[in-house]
Amino acid sequence: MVSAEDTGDAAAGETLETPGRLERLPSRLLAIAAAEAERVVGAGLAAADSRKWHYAVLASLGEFGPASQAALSRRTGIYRSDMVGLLNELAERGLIERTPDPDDRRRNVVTLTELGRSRLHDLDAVQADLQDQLLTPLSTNEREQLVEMLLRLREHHARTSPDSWGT
Amino acid sequence: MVSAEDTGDAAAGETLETPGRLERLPSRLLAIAAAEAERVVGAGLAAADSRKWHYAVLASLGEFGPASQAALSRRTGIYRSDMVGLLNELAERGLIERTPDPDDRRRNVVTLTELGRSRLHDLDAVQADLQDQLLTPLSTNEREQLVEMLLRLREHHARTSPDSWGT
DNA sequence: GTTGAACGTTTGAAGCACTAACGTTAGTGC
DNA sequence: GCACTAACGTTAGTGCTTCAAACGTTCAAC
Repeated sequence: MVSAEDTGDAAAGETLETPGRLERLPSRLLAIAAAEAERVVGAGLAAADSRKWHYAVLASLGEFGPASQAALSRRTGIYRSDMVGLLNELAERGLIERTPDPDDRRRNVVTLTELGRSRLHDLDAVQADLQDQLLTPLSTNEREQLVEMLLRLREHHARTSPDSWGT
Repeated sequence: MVSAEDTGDAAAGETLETPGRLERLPSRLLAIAAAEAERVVGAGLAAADSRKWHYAVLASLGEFGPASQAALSRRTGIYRSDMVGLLNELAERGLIERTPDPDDRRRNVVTLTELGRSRLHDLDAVQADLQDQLLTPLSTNEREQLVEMLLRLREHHARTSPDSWGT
């Protein structure tokens, strides 16, 4: 992630313009916007000793209650292989607890601790701030339009194929 | 990239809903949309034996004429380390030519071949089709609005910080 | 002329999505 | 009851992409 100005060593004296074909290419703009979002949100959450996946898991637990790791995987879109390490991080911070499920000994029941719940609350505020920061140049109306359109894209492509995620 | 349905082994019988907090989170929706775009465009270009960076470089050459590798880097946002391999791929396919610059022996002048030019033309059609495919659920008007908003986001964040790219 | 910077290139680190396989445990059909 | 299939958590590892560091070479400025 580097500005167009310093991808090479430094600009000599050229125009430095991006080709017209790329300038307004939706897929490219989406990639750029997503990268910006990643940067803004990633940095903001890191400053709060958190990551987007932390928020996703905490939110899932906060809204649906205790769940198995596999259920968390499905709801958040995080691979169950990666969920292991993620939950370790959250457990280290005392935000969740893993206990074996007595009803199904294959499973762990993941529970939000009190600290985790208050942390989620804090992160809600952080997130709101970051999203606001990200969308600064858009009016309230436009933000809604944007979200609406993106939801429609998501829904459309969900039929024909898979997705990845990102907070 | 996997649908929510099969992130784990398979869904048991749970609700499978994503938390409300994540559902409409702009940064998340952008990441999802960008991933979809990547998938659609990536697959489409791959079917045409191409990649998004190929298109970016060819477009840059087509619009601004022959250029050094560094200039291409700056214009496309591709790191000059990665440009080397990229240009190798394009040269293998006979789409570009690298010749030492007589005026500056540090540089290579990268030129579009005739084949490259016609290939660019073909890819224009492919891209148009892919973008259309990507934005299917949006009206013409909405597509313009979306692009406009994304451009504004790009412009805004370009001031405060860097970017990555993507076709 | 010496110094600083841009050039193309190689190498490799870091993070990410993703796959494969494992031992364990549960449900399902028979 | 018992085989069979499948989900569970976990470990290990692959492949891709972005990005950083360093190299010898060539140029420009002073």
